[in-house]
Amino acid sequence: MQAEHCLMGTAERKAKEKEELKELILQAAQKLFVEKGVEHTTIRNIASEIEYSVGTVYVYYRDKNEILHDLHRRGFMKLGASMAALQHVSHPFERLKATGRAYIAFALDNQLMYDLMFNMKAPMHTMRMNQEEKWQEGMATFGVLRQTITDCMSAGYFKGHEVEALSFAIWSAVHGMCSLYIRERIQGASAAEPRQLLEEAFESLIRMMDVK
Amino acid sequence: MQAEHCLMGTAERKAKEKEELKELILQAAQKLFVEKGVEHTTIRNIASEIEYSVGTVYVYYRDKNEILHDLHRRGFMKLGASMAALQHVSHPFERLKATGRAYIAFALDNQLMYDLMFNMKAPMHTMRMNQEEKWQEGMATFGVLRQTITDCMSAGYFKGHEVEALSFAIWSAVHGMCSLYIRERIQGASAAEPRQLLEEAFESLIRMMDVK
DNA sequence: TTTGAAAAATGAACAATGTTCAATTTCTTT
DNA sequence: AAAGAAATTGAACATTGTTCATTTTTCAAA
Repeated sequence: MQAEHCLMGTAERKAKEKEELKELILQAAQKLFVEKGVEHTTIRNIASEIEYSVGTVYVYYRDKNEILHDLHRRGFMKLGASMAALQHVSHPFERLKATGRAYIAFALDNQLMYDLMFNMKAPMHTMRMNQEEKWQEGMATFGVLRQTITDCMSAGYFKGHEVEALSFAIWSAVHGMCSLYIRERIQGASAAEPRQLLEEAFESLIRMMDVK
Repeated sequence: MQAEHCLMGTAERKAKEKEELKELILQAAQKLFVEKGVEHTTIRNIASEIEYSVGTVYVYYRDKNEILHDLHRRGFMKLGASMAALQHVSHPFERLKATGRAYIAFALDNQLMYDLMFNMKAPMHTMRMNQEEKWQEGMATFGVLRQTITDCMSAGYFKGHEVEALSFAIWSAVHGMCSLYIRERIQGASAAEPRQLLEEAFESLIRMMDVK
């Protein structure tokens, strides 16, 4: 069916080109999502941004949700990398604090991405289609936090707590701050600037946790 | 210009009928939003649910966002009432715990409403149009929490904390749990059932706070 | 170099949606 | 009963996500 010589070479190149175009679509989508929001970005926008036709986008992504899902996946890789970089901090409680700060920094520097990862329903729904287990991309990140907290408990912190529940509680607290900030639910809650209130709230959280 | 006798009577009736129809639209919208989600509910759906035409809906609500905004407002009234009912609990820390449980109960019993109140961008945007101050509907609720926490501090709790930041931190923690639960970000995080993990996390939070 | 089939790209066409508004119906007052 | 006001209608428009028959491009084989 297929000739032998130099075929594999072109096939590879083709595959790489396909990947590059897919990447191009993703970059354009992310840019437009940030600029005008997910809802107000049309497939036609994305297509004309990369100077291809509408149909081409549908060749590489089944629908708009699949683009969201791909961005979602990348978000978790980025957050995961950012947290993995802190594993060298040996004192567990210091590592916990650093992890929290890194998490907040990620959320605030990539607000739309964070929104996509934790506040949007769409990506979770498209994942059902694939596998029950696919969300574990995100849960690996939770595993890192749980390990750090386990280490803290070994060092005498969090006496009387249960790891699983405590980890979720702490994750919730930090996520809650970021989420309320990003979704603009802090305006008017205090005289302070939203950003500063967030920082101070994180300090408060640390103070609550820091009892041996 | 207007006759005097029995005119006010009909005018009042007319006004009441208008209110009733507006109420009808809102009820239908809420029902359909819960059944099929906000995105997948069309104005035509709402119209045919109440057996009126599309145009009529637009007479009472400028656009879909205004319907969302109205539900948003009602949500805060309901949550506010639920929290106000606990002001009789005299011991401040007990009141704080009860407030948290009431908050969680509200979020889980009215998941779509909660979503609307804290996770959706749309209602916040339409509010900008009206007044800078309108979001205070929601902030009154925060005020109740802050007062309870102030009382806790007077009773010796939360030593060394700053009220504003601490209140926001605690709100964040509880909101985070509810938000992650509703947005289905707990699946697979633990062997436990999501609902049970949420309860246990709340217990963990209380344990962290309960140091005099 | 030519060729022809496979791969990629196209964009017109479709269905569904939010929204508008001139026309119609219903109600109220005189 | 009739005129005027208010409420209701639903056809029509613009925009969207999505599909698919058609066209263009690519490239191994002759």
